[in-house]
Amino acid sequence: MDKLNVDVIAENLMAIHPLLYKSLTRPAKTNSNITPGGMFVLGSLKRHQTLSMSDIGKCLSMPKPHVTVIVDKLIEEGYVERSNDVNDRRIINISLTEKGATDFEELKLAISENLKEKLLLLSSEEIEQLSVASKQVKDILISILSKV
Amino acid sequence: MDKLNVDVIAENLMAIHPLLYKSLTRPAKTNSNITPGGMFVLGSLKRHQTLSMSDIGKCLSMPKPHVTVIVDKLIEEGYVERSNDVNDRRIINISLTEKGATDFEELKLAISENLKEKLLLLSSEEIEQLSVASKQVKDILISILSKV
DNA sequence: GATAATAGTTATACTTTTGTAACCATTATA
DNA sequence: TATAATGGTTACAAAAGTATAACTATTATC
Repeated sequence: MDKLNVDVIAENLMAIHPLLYKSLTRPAKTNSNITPGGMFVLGSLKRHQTLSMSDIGKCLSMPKPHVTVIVDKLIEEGYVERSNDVNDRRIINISLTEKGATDFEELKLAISENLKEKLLLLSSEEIEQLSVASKQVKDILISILSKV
Repeated sequence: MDKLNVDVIAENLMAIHPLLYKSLTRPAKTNSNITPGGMFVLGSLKRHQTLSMSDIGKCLSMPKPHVTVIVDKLIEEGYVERSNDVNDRRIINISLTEKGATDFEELKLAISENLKEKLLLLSSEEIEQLSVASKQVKDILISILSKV
């Protein structure tokens, strides 16, 4: 192999990125009103159940003030809720509400539907392959890039 | 398998997306001044050599006015250049300049360096696996999501 | 107990992205 | 040739993301 694997990986990820960017941030309209940043936060909460404001920021490499803005909006919409930490009263923990979980699931479904149209162009072997490969990429990237 | 493959894929991609978003759009500082949108455009041009304004828009699901804004800035920085189409005088073709190609390569290298730090945590088997899997994901997604 | 560090918010300014409508030039269609 | 369609720009407005500084409250450290 000419190039180092790492460079190949970087190149592949940089090609994947814009494709996901458009396909996943502006999906089919649902009745939910979730911004890309909001989606990221909800996704993190989905995986971790509860996160402090700081943890969300670390998780998504977001400055804390931005986290505040996004969470404020998510609270306004009823998707997440604040609760004070028992041990450290500085900390505010954020968790999904039932509505948040439901609407996020609905959004994922809408995205999935959106994708499904495109995936129909593939053979079932390719779909299987994409299913496996995307899981591998996901797991490895989470292990090294997810900061929480 | 409980869930349909397509839903699994959607879930995986939605987990991959925010990780890439932060790792790839705000990489190590280089002396280039390239916005995320600009990176997308340069990446498209890298793969296709030359694209019309409309094609760029289709490629990236961007409204045409936004393409104009981004390309204007890229021209200002000397990264791309306009040329009139020979057959259809409405069409303006955009292509990378030498500087654009160089600086984009440099940017990719910076991102690659950035990633390399994290990838050091992985075994060589995992790196190999990520290399293969990311290529599979890339190729399949390009085949169904890339509109040009 | 004084001081430093941490968690979170508020305020502010700026850049980027998104969306739409109106417009001109060119090409295709009837 | 009149009309419609296409490619691109201009102008405008609004939403979202980015970045930093200043501030309060709480906890940790000395």
